[in-house]
Amino acid sequence: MAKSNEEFVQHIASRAEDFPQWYTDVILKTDMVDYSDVKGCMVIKPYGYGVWELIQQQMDAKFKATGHKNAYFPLFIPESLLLKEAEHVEGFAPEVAWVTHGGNEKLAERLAIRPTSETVIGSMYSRWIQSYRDLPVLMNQWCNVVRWEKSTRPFLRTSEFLWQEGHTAHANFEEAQEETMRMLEIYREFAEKVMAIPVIVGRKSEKEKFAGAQATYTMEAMMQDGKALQMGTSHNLGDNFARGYDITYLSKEGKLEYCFTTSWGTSTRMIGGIIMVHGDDRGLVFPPRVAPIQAVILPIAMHKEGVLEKAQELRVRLEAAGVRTELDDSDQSAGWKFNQWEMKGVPLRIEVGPKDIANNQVVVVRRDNLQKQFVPMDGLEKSINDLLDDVQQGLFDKALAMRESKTVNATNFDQLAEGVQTGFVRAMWCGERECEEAIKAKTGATTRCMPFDTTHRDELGDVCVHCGKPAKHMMYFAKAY
RNA sequence: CGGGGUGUAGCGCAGUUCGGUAGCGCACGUGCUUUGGGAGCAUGGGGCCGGGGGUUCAAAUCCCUUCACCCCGACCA
Repeated sequence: MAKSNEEFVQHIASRAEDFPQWYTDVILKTDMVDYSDVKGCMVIKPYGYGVWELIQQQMDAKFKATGHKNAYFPLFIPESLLLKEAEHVEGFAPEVAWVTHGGNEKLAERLAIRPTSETVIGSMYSRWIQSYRDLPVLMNQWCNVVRWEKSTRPFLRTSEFLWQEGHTAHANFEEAQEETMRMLEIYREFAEKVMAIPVIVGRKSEKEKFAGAQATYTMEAMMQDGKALQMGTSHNLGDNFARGYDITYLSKEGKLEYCFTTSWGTSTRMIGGIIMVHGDDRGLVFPPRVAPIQAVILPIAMHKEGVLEKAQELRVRLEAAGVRTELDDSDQSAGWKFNQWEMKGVPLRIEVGPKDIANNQVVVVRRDNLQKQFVPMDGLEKSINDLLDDVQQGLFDKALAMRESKTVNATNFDQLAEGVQTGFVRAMWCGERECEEAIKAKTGATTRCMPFDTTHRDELGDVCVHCGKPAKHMMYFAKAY
């Protein structure tokens, strides 16, 4: 029955040869997503949605712990409402989808389908906030938004996507700034601890910042093909939206003041990041904390007496110990199952066969390094949980090493141009938009962020990597998704 | 929106040059043997050949037209 590995059908493209093709193959063949009949919209299948649910649960707990409450605001935004913040409208206008008819009747005023909700929420905050006693207002909503994109790719850029958007209102700029940073830090911790993705946090350039924001902060991750992915943003909106939507309060001194607002968001794009950072040529690799299935039990020689029963017993034990466990008792060959579950990225595979039962042990294989080990059935719960923690940490370390190997310093333009072909480039920058645009035109790379962590600053000199004028900022450059 | 490509079974494709019974692989159903790295044999089901119009005795195939999707660019979480 056993064929050599060479004869096995190649199910997925190699990452090294064609990363985009590998990405598409993997997500389609592992029941993550499907293409829908509407261009640019994806269908998230249960396995893919399971990842999103785990993200939601864990992130939402962080929001609650910092005093935020969930709410829901309308999908439709009247055009007049959208128009109140000039910069914002200008930024989003090219990608807004409009509703022009209700039934057979043309609407007197067309309705935008929210590309983001600052406007609707701002108009409500305007009604709700009267006094300094009402502040701060800390809300979040989990919802879908629509941006009419010209080119799309599942998870990374879809016309409709799921996200969370936090919106807060504060009495002054400083409090808004604190909130902006607090949420960015929650995102950073989430990325690194839960998704096992190391990120660079910092501030966006004026060109790249959110339309209507005073300052945009971001976390940027490096993918295996050398392109950067923005995984989350946090904006200090200053009093821009408060002025546009008339969000005011009476201060303790009885003066009418504008609020200062923030917004912050992360989306299903993060799932694309998880796939592109951790995946390998065998398929997906999920960090345990976002793995819909953390351990799969494969009964070997199922027809033999006691095997299936033992497998079922182990599943009950592991589930009771909080491990998301699947028992694959399907009528497939063992080899097929091995490959299938590896492709789906399940962190641990547990094999139970007659030999194991005789020895009171199981065979456990880690997805991250494919190491095989015998584990006693006694105390299996703890062993598995410990192994899951190991895999979680191992994946982070591996991803960090990958990113570091793709990050270089540049003190002149040639080094920058070369470095951005394969990853991040740290360099000094004058802060001028013309320079930023010229670099993009010449290299295809954009400014990703001005990092808070200025390690390596001393190695970068003091002049702009492009124009040679005195530098103002340390900047990460990269090609981006 | 520019440039390139593809539409034939659930999926991947051949057939189109030169019109003549709708094919292959995988998947799926059934039976038996298998099960520690993608099983074997037997047997079976499944098609408005993207849509519309033409030419012809006859169209997956030729002509006209339309629609959809994919890839590469420009724009974007």
